[in-house]
Amino acid sequence: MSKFKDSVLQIVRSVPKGKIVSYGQVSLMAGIPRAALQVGGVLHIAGDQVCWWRVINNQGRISTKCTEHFPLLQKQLLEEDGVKVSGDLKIDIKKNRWRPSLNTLKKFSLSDEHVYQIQEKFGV
DNA sequence: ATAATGACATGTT
DNA sequence: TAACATGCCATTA
Repeated sequence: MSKFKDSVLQIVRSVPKGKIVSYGQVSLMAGIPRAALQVGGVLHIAGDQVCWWRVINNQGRISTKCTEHFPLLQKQLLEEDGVKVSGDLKIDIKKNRWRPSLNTLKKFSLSDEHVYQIQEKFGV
């Protein structure tokens, strides 16, 4: 288990029901700003250990092509969470994105610089 | 050690 | 809007 993987799992697990995050956001919160692609990889492996469906790409679209966790399933799970998903699998990420509080961020042992970046991009 | 591989992000066309 | 081109980096072969 790499530290990166652990962080990703911890972060995804803390995304509240009804909210979503982008791969890039998780990556930044994990302390490695540009490892969005790897976040997907971790989720692919982790599977049902976490709420993988609460992670989508930064354009509000579903990215998975996996046969185990296919787009339609993700849409269904999101709607169970209370998140609207349009017919063409688009989501209003602006309205639904999880904006972690400063206090929450402290739990992820991030550098001050990263905390600042997160606040800048996804700030409350 | 080196190279290929992505459930991505962002800027240009 | 959509298609392309680059940048990126943990994993795996």
